[in-house]
Amino acid sequence: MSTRPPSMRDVASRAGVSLSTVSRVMRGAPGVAPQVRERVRNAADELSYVVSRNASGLVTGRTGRVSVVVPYLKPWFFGSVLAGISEVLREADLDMLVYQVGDLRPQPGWTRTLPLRRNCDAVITVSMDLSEEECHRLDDVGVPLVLTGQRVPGRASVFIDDQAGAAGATRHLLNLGHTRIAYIGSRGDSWYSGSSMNRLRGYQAAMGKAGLTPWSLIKPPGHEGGEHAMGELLSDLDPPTAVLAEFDDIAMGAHRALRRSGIGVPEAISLMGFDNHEGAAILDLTTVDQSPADIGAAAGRLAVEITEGTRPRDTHLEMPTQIIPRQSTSAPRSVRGLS
Amino acid sequence: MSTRPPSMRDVASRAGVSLSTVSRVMRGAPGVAPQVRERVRNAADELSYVVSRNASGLVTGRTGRVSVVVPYLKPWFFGSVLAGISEVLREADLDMLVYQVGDLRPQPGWTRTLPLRRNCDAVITVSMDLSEEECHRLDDVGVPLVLTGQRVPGRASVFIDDQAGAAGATRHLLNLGHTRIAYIGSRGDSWYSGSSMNRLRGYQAAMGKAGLTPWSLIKPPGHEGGEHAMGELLSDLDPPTAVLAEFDDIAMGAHRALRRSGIGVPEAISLMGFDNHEGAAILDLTTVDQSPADIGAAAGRLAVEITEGTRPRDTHLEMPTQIIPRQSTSAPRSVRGLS
DNA sequence: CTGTTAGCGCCTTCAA
DNA sequence: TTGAAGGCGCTAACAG
Repeated sequence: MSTRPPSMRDVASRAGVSLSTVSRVMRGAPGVAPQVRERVRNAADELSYVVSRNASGLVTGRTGRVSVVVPYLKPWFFGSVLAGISEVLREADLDMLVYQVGDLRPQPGWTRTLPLRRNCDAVITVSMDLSEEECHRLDDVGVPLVLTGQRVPGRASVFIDDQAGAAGATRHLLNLGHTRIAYIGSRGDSWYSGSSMNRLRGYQAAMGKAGLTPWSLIKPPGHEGGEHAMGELLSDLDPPTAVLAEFDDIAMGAHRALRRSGIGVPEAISLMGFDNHEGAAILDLTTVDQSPADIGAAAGRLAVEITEGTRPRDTHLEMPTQIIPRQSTSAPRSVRGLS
Repeated sequence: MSTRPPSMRDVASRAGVSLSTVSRVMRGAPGVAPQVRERVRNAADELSYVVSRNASGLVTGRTGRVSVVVPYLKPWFFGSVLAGISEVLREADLDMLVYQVGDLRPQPGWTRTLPLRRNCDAVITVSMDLSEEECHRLDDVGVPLVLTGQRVPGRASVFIDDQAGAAGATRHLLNLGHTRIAYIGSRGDSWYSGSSMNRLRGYQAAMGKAGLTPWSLIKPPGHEGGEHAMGELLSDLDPPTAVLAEFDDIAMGAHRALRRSGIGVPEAISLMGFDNHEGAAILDLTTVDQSPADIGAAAGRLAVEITEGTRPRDTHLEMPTQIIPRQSTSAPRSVRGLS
């Protein structure tokens, strides 16, 4: 059972050539006669031999692996990002290591618990909202770093303009004729994430420019937060006619509260999310699309270029967002009556 | 920039000991004086040295890595399974390689394109529905295999009893008083997946036992399928009073069709899914829970045990399923009227 | 308890 | 175009 798998030596003797020749063939290096090349290929196939990345990496100093660090693996968003990264890496013949650090994040030394050094050629962080210090710690492992979900000057990073996206969403509601537009945002236990802050700012800015007073509720993340917030809004003396949620999960919770209260969407209240969660399509929820797979692919490409030594010309990639209009938003009743 | 990272030699000379001693300390091997151990630890810390898995693996024959093979990365299900696997592997100090093979699956030799051999200690497949032949091909790479999402006699595998789950779901609807219960299933381009088949069978069996005629529609997977199927059902002369979907995505599509048609759930039609998708909670959809994270954790544990040489006592793990009653199912109107 | 030695499988010189 | 020799960083025997 546990007999050692075939090594290059086995292939060499089977093909009747030397180790170096097999090595050259397997790497696709030039300087081997076509016939010999063929013979070696066959021998390798028959033994179903593959090169040990371990051993080759030992010599070349490259591991052929890229680490992806995510806070959590369950939310749909991360799966999509990983899918994008995965495809790019496969094409570049790199393997993808995945580390979920969510629970150990609070520990100050979490970066050291990852066996990154010497075990991968690059690190991609996904929406980790890294502090300056954390970035430095990761730098210390001596592996190139690509960030996603946050914009950090001077570092390879892929991100969206959350502020512009939220402002655009707000304008969409303004354009429909709404003036009483509430915003439901989120805050973790101890801090705002950068993207939370930026989306809130975008909403506030758009409202301000329209001469309206922002009206925002901040809740713990998740759809429960949306549900509670919507409850509060519905108990207001003069409830909003439109609600923008920081992300779709929140919007979906709000949607549930409305459904349970028998309040029509968008007849009574327009509802808009952010992210284009797959559930948003099912709820016919108007939202802002950021395509995570594209973000992943872009980050993957950066990582590949960096590991291959070709300095990418632009290491700062701002990805576009796009409003997806669906049936959860419409003009407010008053305006509709007039038109 | 690209100066070689510190090696064991650097640590050894800094601590004033030999390579073996450093090795022993780093591995936690016994036989080192506490003082010396401490001294080595410090030296390693100061250099922020970590052992190269590459090099140690070359000697031990173990890589410290487990490969996880998934068809796709985007669907929520796989993220949850990965989360479960990830935690278990981290505790065992193993790294997780992830391969998404969806698109290249049709090619007969896809198993060979994965650089599995010599690059990991075990392979976990997630809902890959492997054929006997594919299993053999993977065996050929000489790495222990753990399957999830399918029951294969004689192989380490983690699975749920789809048939029993679907039968239970059907009985739930029967118990509520429904008799006209339709089933919406899915089929890929060319074949049923094993779990699709089993769920359909479970439904059919439960209906048969109740003396009722099964009524099933088979569509392409995804929520569109559910939407179309529901359209068909609604255009029937005598529509069903309850619908069971093979999985939540389908149910969510059906739910959307009902919502758009203004048909009350569960007032007019009860709707039930399978999987406990997070969207199911938002739609208040009654469903059958299979907890993917637990499946992943169980598979991860099997993989760890196998790589560590401890033959697990049971390599065949059937995970429980559980009905989650929510507001999308109730007694049919006729029965309700009587009670 | 500690150090020395000989590889693990491969790539990279260099020589033929 | 091919082969032989040396070493990548580490562990596993052994010897002290």
